[in-house]
Amino acid sequence: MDLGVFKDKFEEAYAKKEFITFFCKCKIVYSGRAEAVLGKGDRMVGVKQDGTIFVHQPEGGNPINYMKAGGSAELVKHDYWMFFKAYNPLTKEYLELEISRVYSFASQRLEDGQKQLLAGSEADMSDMIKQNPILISDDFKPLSREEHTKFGFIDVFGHDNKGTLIIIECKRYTAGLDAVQQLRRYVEKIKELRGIKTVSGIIASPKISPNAEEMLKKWGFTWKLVNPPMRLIRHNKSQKGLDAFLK
Amino acid sequence: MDLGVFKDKFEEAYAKKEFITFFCKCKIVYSGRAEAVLGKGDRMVGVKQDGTIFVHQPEGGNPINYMKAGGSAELVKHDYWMFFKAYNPLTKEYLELEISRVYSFASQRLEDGQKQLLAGSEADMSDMIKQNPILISDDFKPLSREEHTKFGFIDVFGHDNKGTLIIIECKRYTAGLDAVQQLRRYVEKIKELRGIKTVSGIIASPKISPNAEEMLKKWGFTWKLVNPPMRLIRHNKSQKGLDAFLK
DNA sequence: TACTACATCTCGCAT
DNA sequence: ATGCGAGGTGTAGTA
Repeated sequence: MDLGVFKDKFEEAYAKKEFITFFCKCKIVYSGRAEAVLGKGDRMVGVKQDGTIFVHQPEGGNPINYMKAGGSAELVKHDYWMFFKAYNPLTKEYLELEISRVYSFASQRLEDGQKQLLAGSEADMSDMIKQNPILISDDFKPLSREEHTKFGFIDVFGHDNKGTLIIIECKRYTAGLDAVQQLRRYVEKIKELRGIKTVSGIIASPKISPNAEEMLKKWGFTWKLVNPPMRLIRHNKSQKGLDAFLK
Repeated sequence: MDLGVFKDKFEEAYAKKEFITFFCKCKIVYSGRAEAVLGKGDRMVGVKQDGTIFVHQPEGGNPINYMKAGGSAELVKHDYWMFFKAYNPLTKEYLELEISRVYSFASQRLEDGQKQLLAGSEADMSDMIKQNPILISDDFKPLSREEHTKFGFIDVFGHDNKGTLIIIECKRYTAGLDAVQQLRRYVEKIKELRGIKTVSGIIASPKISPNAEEMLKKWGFTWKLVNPPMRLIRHNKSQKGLDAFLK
């Protein structure tokens, strides 16, 4: 595509705040939280309606370059190439594409007021445990969940029938060393603040790494196998198409 | 765009392993590590040459849905709408778009053998400290960096002129509680393994949060202000255009 | 493959 | 604004 034509199309779409995508050959320079350069190659560029920018290489999951909303972008044409320059004054980040070819351009104004509904998060997990304390033990009595306290964010908090306080840290996946240390921090802090000596710490997760389990035992904590709940779809009979696919 | 035409274009491009992008109106269902639904709205869909899929809403930094490479995608046409179905057998994830309109379609075979060169990572920071130990103190003698040992991954390891071992944990941004606990873990482990009582722990970062600093002092560690190095561009005189922009 | 820690992480929430 | 923790985190490096 002729670079002049591309420039006109881009500027019109950008002014109308359309979602812009194009394929091009370019070199890239980024400067901001880090600094990066990428040699000449083919990429797909997206400029969203809020100014978000992302650049994808032909393979790989994540964009190789990106910028958050809040900046501005412009094209500067030279004889046989063109610069795409973006600057975000909030984050003080700069992104520059030296474009030598444009293969195609598309833009569209998108309307979307929807938000994603999600099941299976750690919050759902702590909710499930509070609703079904038997998942932890016969005598676990939950008191609160998802509690933001000054000593930290505790997933589930409760006690057993002897009155011993129990702190539960949930992980959707394998619990690692970081999870054990997080739990340790909460337990130590609550002991300190309440002036008590025995507080139980429990990790609830589908898995725990060997090193994490070793550290857990060393600190007198315990692990309980709990899987995150994913009821949104499988328990919704109207989604039979999906169930069939997953069968 | 007519859905039949879209289907033909998509299938041809998909067979040729081109990078595909299109704008459409759709509902979305995801099932895999979690489960999610998203009501009808306009989105931009990308299918990369390795099978990576991403779906963007008109605003926001991250794709609202995505799938890693390794799966397959197909279109199933009905009378007035169409399903885009993707399944990844490796991750057992399923993504389904119920498409009611397609606004535009583009595809392109992209060639790109480049890899990004990046400066300013934590690895660069530990490297800088090893090269310039004065950044930590007058008598710091680095022995190794980025070392994977059985007691953990230690950013910089060394000793002072009295022979006291020093462990340095680098953070390229504000050090938080997690960083202090990470350091604490390494220090405790090395004390235990070597049977020594005094090991110094240092956090090197541009900033430290108040709580983290409090915990740091409590454990007898120290903080040293160090900024991550970003020499790739600023120290490269040939990039004067960028320097001018950033001035 | 599993485990560990980094990331231009991003994002939301609470202070 | 900053701190803190979750994320469908992803990704790289190592054992």
